[in-house]
Amino acid sequence: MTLVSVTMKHAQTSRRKTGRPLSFDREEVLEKAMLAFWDSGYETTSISDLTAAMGVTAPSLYAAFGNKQELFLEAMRRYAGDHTALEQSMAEAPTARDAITEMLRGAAMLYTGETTPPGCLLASAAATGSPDALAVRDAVAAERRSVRDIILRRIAVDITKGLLPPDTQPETLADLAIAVTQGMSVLARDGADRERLLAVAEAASASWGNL
Amino acid sequence: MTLVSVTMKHAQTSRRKTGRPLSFDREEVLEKAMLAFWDSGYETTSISDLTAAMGVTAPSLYAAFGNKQELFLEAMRRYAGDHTALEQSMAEAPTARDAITEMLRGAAMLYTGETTPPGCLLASAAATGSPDALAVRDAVAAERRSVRDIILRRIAVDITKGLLPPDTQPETLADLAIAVTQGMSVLARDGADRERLLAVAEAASASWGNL
DNA sequence: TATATTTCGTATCGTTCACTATGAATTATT
DNA sequence: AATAATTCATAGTGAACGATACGAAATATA
Repeated sequence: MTLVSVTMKHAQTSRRKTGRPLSFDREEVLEKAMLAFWDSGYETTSISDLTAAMGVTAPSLYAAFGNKQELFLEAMRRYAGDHTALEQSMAEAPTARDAITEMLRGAAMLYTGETTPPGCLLASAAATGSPDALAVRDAVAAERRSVRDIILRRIAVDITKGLLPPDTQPETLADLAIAVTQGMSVLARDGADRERLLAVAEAASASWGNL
Repeated sequence: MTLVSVTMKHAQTSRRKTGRPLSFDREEVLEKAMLAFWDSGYETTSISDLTAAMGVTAPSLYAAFGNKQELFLEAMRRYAGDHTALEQSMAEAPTARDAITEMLRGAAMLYTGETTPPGCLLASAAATGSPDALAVRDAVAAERRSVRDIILRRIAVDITKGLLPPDTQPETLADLAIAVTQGMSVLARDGADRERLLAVAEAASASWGNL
């Protein structure tokens, strides 16, 4: 736990609210909602499914998170986490290729976790859907695009450094990296184990040799 | 009664049925259902959406296709087509690498068609869902696995021919090919145009150089 | 203790879901 | 023309959907 979060927690507990206290840990039930969406998707996970998974009644869910869409967006942000962390780890890698290889390995691990659903929430939860859920799909797409932009910038750094040939197409390589990660999610959903996904990550990384 | 009509009746191949004739072309409305599922997914496309897209009332839909699941499965089979066609075109390619490159190019074209929804039906329509739709997800997964098996066998051919090194991992390369195609579907959904997807296809193919 | 405030569980709300009962309409056969 | 067979459009079915109204319960403050 970071220093900031500790400070925040103390500040929160010191300023007590009047009225009946919450009977559940908000972060805890949000985590369970995230897992439910991760497993079953946005539109295809009902409020009934969510209340069952979270151990919270519907009125409590709405009081704490607003509505289904806001709950999903918050769960997605929790899943995607802080992108500065990804950006920093990629910046620390010696080369863009190493950075992307490491990202692919991380995806292989994440998509085959023993305590989490298979695949990637960003790939699975809102691949398609009704017009009503367009805003959610756009938000998920924006999250993917954000990751792509980080990859893009990291590749650009290596080009300016001369570590990659000047005719390198950073957009195409970033697209390919995103495609491989999202495709690995499909493989995980189809039952591919960690070993298979890691092998795919290595194979995709090997491709960079002649680019 | 002529001899011909008697023969046809007994052979169950009579062209004219008794009773009121169908007011729609079955293949035509199936195509429209396929496009609806392609665009909006299996569970997230309602019967009401389907009847509107197909121009057919609900009772007609059920009379012609059974139920929603059977309609989807038939639409998916229409989408995926006959796999012997894919197998043959891959067999005719000079190398497995050429075959897969051509498959990736074909996917790039298919996922960015001007008269069809973006992306791949197999990737988008049932990425996740409720327990009720498990059978549909399994069917879609089986379709993907079928394509993977075709790639797998094509690679194996080149290994036995000596066109690929004997330590080549056909499973990993097949997984990677599937991952790239399914990932390209996500890119298409996010707005990537044909040029970008074709560039990804070429970049993924280039990877084979050092494997 | 009395009051204000907030969350609790119960019991719904109106709408949409996948699906169908019913009888009129349309055809081939007799 | 009469009959049998099939599809048509209308109008629903019960169940599940996302979301809430409401009063009891639990806390802080006066």
